[in-house]
Amino acid sequence: MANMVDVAKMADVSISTVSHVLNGTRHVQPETRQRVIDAIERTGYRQDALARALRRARTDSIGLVVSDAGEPAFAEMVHGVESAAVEHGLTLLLANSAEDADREERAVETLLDRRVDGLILARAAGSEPAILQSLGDEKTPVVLLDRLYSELPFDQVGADNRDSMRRLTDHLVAAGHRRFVVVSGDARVPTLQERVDGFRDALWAARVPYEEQVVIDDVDPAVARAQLASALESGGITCVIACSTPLAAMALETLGRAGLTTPRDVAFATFDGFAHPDLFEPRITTVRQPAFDMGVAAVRLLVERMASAESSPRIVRLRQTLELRGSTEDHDLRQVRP
Amino acid sequence: MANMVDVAKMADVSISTVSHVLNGTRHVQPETRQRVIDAIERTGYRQDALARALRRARTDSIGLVVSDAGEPAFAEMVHGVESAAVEHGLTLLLANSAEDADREERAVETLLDRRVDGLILARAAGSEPAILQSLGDEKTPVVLLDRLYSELPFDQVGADNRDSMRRLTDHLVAAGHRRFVVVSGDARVPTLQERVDGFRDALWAARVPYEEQVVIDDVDPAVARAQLASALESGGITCVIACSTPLAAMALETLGRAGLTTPRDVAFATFDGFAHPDLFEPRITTVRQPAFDMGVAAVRLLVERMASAESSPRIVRLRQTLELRGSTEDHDLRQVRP
DNA sequence: CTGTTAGCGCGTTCAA
DNA sequence: TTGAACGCGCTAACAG
Repeated sequence: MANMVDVAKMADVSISTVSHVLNGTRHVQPETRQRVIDAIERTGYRQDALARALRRARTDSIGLVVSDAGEPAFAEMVHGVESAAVEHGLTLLLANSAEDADREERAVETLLDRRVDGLILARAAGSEPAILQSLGDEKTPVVLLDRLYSELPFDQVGADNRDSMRRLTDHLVAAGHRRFVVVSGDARVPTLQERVDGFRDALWAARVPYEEQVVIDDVDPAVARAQLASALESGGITCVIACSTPLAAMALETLGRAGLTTPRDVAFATFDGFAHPDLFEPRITTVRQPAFDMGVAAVRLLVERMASAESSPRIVRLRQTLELRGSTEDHDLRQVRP
Repeated sequence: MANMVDVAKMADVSISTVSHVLNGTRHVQPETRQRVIDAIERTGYRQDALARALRRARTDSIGLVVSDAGEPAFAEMVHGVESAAVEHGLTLLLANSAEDADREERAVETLLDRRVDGLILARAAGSEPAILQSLGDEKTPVVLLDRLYSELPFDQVGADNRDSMRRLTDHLVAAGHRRFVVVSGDARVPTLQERVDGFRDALWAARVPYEEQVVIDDVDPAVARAQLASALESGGITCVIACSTPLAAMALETLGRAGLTTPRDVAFATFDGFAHPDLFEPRITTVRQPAFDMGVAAVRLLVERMASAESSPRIVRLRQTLELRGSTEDHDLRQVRP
């Protein structure tokens, strides 16, 4: 591969002139410039991003660590981040922690070693906030995505989970529901915890006793499944809310095995949900994250932070949409009516 | 950030000794070694991947360009590639061409400029094979993913599209279907073309006239939708096959608008399909790609090629699974029976 | 307007 | 068993 020296020789100029032509960083005589351009053409020269980055002390790249690349919501965020990154002339380095704290830490270190100009982080469930502390000491800007830690001094982009859950629950309570199962998933995940909080908010406002509700937050899917099954068996439950797509899938399967149909036997709603929800039955009421836009917003915050390190951290909460569908309608609430 | 000079000073050794300790590239006296390790610890030194890559002329990174990061099948491939990449100690640089030939070309150039050690490419629909020619001249190994060009001398990983479609069609023909609509999508995409070929194979073998079938390959979704609607309207069609998830969504919606139900009025099958197909009605017969494994396989081929440039290119076709479900059963075929 | 030169941080000869 | 010194390819400060 040709390098700048080759080009300089062929154009009979100094290597710095080549550099300046390439980067438009100072004026060069049109004819000289043309000679350089021709030489570049003829040698097939391409700038070496590595050497350039080493010298400039910036790579024009950002790192993204997601906690579960397999989940559709995260896949969409990745998509959004990539899209916004190219828009800003940044290359994306992608890593997946698979909800594993160690892998997350290694991924972050790898990306920092590669000198990414910024880092977007959707943290793994079991990951200690302490790791972030050390990250805060680094000079590399960090944006937290989806899983937020408001008490930490980072730029953050998430969804209005608490409020959305409250809106959803308000609706369900208004429809007459008094006995819920919330399949919340790992309580260490802030996103999920916020959703449970919103649930409590709504019940409190409606004077519905929280103690009579079943909140399943076991980390082990098999255990959660068993708990859901037994809760359904014990009777009285009129509505199930799942806090993520995998949990929704688990819950729907459990309902099926218990011989229960949505919405006839029990109402059902979920966060994140499934693709093309209007094409299939049951049509599931869903609180949907603007996942792509969250990715885009994260990049925007990151780019702004890269431009100016000073300025206090900002937390952006994007609004989720409450998509009401058949799974929370028309079912039989006689058993809970007075 | 501390560098090797700092470490060398603190350990009172030369920088080359530090390097050798770091890389285990030659024997060093245990005590010297320990001094270095301590110094690394105390300075918080981390190897600079950029400088290292520049010097070694390899980056331990690979690039992946997908044609549509928004499609679930590609998201899974990305997941698989990432997973296999870390396994091999490689960092993943991700780019999305969004089915745009220009974007694809720019993405490839960006990644090459960053000196990725290898490139995995799921090509955009409209992308000219010529671009690949110039790629072949580069020394960077390339693996084609999903969208294969068997006539080109690259390692390639795809699915057995033709054979899978043939199996699917065999089944449908055996069930009595004689009039199909195949919504194939962009005929320039090899994957889709292969599927149409498999369809023709099956019909040929079963002596069912291909000319009586409707194959919709218009690139414009709106046009394809209209063509499908009119085909359905004209009557006689008993089965619709979609060749990708977006096309399946479009087709199902069109069926719905036409007042047709699956499988009662018309049988339906698709490639790639939807997540959790057993939780929802209609349960759709699906030919499913091992997308994750395809990503893994692509990395494996790439790594092997990086190790030994010589050896003729290999084409790997992973087997798809034919998931038979209700959408191709129990429907009324009286209209086509003698 | 252009050229010379000193590193960026590291790996790797070549000598000792 | 270790160290000195060169250069990967580039940008930027300085000199002219």
